[in-house]
Amino acid sequence: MPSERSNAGDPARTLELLWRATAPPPKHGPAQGLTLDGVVSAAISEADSAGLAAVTMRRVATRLEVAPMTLYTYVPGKAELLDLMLDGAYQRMPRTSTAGRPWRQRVARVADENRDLLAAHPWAAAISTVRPPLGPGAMAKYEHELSALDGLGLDDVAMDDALAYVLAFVQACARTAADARAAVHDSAMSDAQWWAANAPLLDRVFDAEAYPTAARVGAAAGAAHGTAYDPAHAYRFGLARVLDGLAALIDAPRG
Amino acid sequence: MPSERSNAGDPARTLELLWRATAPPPKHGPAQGLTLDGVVSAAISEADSAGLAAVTMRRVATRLEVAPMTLYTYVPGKAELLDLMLDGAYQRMPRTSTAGRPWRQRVARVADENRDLLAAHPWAAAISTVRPPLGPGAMAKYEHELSALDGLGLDDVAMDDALAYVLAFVQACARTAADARAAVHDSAMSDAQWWAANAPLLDRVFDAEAYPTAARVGAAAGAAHGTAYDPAHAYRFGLARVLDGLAALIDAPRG
DNA sequence: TTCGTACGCTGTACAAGGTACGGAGTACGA
DNA sequence: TCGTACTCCGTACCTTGTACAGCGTACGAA
Repeated sequence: MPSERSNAGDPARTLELLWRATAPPPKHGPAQGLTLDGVVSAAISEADSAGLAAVTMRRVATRLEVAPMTLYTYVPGKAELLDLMLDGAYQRMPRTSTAGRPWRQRVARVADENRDLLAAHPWAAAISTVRPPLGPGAMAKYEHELSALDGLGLDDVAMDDALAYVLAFVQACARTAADARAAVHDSAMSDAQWWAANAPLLDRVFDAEAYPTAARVGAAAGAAHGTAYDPAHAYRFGLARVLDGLAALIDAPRG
Repeated sequence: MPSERSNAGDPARTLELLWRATAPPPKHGPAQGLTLDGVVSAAISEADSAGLAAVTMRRVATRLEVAPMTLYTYVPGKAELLDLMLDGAYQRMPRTSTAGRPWRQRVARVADENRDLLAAHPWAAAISTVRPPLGPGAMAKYEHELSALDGLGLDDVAMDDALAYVLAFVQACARTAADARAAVHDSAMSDAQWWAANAPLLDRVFDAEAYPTAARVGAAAGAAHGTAYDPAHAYRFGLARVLDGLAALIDAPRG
């Protein structure tokens, strides 16, 4: 799997689980030793502390002190578990109203809330939501975020487009930040060390005169961030562009 | 691996391979039956036709009609192969100069070139380039794209920021488009079918009155795109916002 | 001509992952 | 006192990257 995807399981079963529309407890057999929420929480804890790649059925089971196959009593498979994790994270997001504030503050607030979510749960950024989990968390989130764009003169389709645009920006930032952290971790090399390992070798093959702009700008950018990728800087720069881009849509005279 | 990453191998060995700064051919033993370029091309073909997940050492080897382990004579490991694939794709991008054109056309051209690259090689969008392949392809690409932002009054650091911003946007679009295609393929369900499978069940649990904006906007957006995710629309909408966002940086009076 | 050596190629093996299958044990209704 | 419907889980299969060791080849030296 190049990228994990939400809603990859059976739609009917997934919706039932998301909304906890579970069948009444069975009449026969021993009582269950765990709960669905317990399983989901364990998976989220595992992902928070060790990353999405660490969310394996075996590791989640170990965390709950049961055998791997036991989890399949609670969840049809890993795909559904991912949906439950994501909707659970959405559900726990704080949602403070910004009614009455200028639109830039409202949209920036939406972006920041999502940045905070993905900072607390970096694994969530790695999950593609082309087919979002249609659970209570996602619904509440969508409603809340749309309300920040309501009443600005955008039609309904443009509201959806604009929100998707903002969220895609934040997710892209979070993914890059997570990738940068993973690169440092996996290679056991900081960005500076990595650059130091490459620079002398690169000098031997790279012709700075053939690529003058690249040499100049690369050096300047490297110096500005201390040869390290700076996620916070990318977010600040990008969010300002995103808001200015939306301004042309929102503040422009229409008619 | 939640996401593949470029430059995950040994920096020195990777640079040697990228720049084809290979040691002279050995004096002893049988001649090699394949070439590095042949291996890289086979891997790219495999990725183009079956996706990044299909690029396994075994499948690439099968395509070349050799045993899996044979590839390790040409490439230290899969991480280095990914770098070679990516730099190879960069190398083959067309680079037409847009000197003299208005800056919006020039930047849009950069975005379109990258969209075309990622349309031809969707797997490239799935590879994180926080630590880019430092090969001839990446260098030529960086020089070319920076030149589109040169002479607009941006300082060097802002040029790098702006380019990264544009490229991140295009990559995010391409990833989402690829994820949407993969969702249709894997689930054997079109977006419309998937929605049809969810709608009746969702009606039973979703309270439209509790989420009025979500219900209204969701319906409008769904109707506008025929309940299908539309990557081309997202790209058009987003690129317009990106350019307007940069305009505030470039066209604004500075002093 | 005959090796020694260095090298290309490959068969086997291991660990980690999701999960199908079927068996052991448990508790309620009849 | 069962039959039945559960929960839980041991085992097993398939796939992946790649370490390791063995086999065969071809050049330089003797």
